[in-house]
Amino acid sequence: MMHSNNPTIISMIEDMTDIRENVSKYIALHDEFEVTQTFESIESFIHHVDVSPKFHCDILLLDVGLPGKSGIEGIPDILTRVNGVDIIMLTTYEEEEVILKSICAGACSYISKKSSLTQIVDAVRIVKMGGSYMSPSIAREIVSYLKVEKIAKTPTENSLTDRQNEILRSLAEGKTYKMISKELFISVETVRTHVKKLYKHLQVKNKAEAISMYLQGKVK
Amino acid sequence: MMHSNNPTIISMIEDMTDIRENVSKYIALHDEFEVTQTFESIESFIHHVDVSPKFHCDILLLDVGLPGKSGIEGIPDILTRVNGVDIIMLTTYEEEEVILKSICAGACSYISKKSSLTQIVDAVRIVKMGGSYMSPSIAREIVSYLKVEKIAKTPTENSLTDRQNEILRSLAEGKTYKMISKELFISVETVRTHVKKLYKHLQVKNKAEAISMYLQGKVK
DNA sequence: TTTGCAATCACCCTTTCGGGTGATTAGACA
DNA sequence: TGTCTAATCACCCGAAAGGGTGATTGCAAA
Repeated sequence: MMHSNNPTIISMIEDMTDIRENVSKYIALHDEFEVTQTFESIESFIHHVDVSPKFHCDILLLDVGLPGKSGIEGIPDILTRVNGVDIIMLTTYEEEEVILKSICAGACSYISKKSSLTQIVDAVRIVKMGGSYMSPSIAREIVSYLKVEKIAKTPTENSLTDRQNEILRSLAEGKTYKMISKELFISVETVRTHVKKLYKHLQVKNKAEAISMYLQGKVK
Repeated sequence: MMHSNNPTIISMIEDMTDIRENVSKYIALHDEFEVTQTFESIESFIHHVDVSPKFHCDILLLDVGLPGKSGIEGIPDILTRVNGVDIIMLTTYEEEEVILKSICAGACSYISKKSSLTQIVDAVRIVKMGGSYMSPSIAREIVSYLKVEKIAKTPTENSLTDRQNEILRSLAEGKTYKMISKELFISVETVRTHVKKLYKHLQVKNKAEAISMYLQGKVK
């Protein structure tokens, strides 16, 4: 309607008036973007969305330190209401923990308010293209997080043999002993033997506990 | 010994001779780095480390597509042997799945072999400073991964009733129907009924699959 | 008010698990 | 060479799980 090739609709929740207006106006200078509306709190945003069924935005710039409900707390509410929105967090400092929480909550990127306006637009562009802006230190933070999640090396020396691991993996996929025996070309009895042994190694007494350990990365 | 302020020790595992030599020689041109030794396979690296107790490196450049044991498969072996090493994966293409797996396995960064030598050195420097080099597309990939892990919003509307959730949680803890029935002061038959219904909601056919969905955050 | 559904319980029957015991073979290691 | 262990297989037996059908109660929404 306004632009020939659908501009990306941007919205913003930020309580500091000057930042809200400066950033939104600067972004609006670019033809590829259209800043429809800005808000000063999660509550006012949510209210507006709830009374405007047709509301939509592609990218939402969201301040972390909002009065009332914080930006992070608001993410779930926003995601359930605005379909397909990409959230970029606006941070005052590069607070690593906050950013990690935001990302886990569903934000897809973040940018410091101290960044230049051109940098902010660059970040928005990256998100528009399906990417995610991330500084080296935050990237490392996230990488470490994934590592801790998955590995947790030799905590209680829960290492299984290759065969036992293979079978445990299959158990976690919901396969019965019979199915596993056919896949591995061995007898059901053999599968049972492996299962019994791996239960002893893991000090569990049934499939459910073994799968829980496996999926929580507490094995091998 | 060679440098006044401890150069960062770099090592490398790469089967392509030209890449191995070009990259290592270029890195070695910088005083801040010292490339001690390079290898052409995980096996030769592991062997060398095992027979040289004093071996150490700060940063290891690791090729993903190695003959024999792949780079990703080798990560756990490397991490258990070389204390505090930071692994940078060398990829031919920016294969998102591979990179994600590498990071979960314990790599802290990656860089395309097609990058310029200066870019590679930049990436190494970022890692040396405790950061992690990450392209926007990979960053987004990782962000999505974290999101799916934790949230998994209404993808197929896998929401259970409170009672069903309560029982599913108990199943994941390895409890039998009998135990659950006693804890909740209901009949075993009732527990069975709830289990049957939640299986249908989750479209699974046994405890193992239900627990897997639950632990992977794909429920509720 | 009727319809819908969550929660409760029961009975039938088959399959799957889990524990125990014991045996063979092949490779690793001392 | 003897020992050890992983991997393979077998049989017994009771407990647990899973599928189906059917029933009652009570609450909430249409």
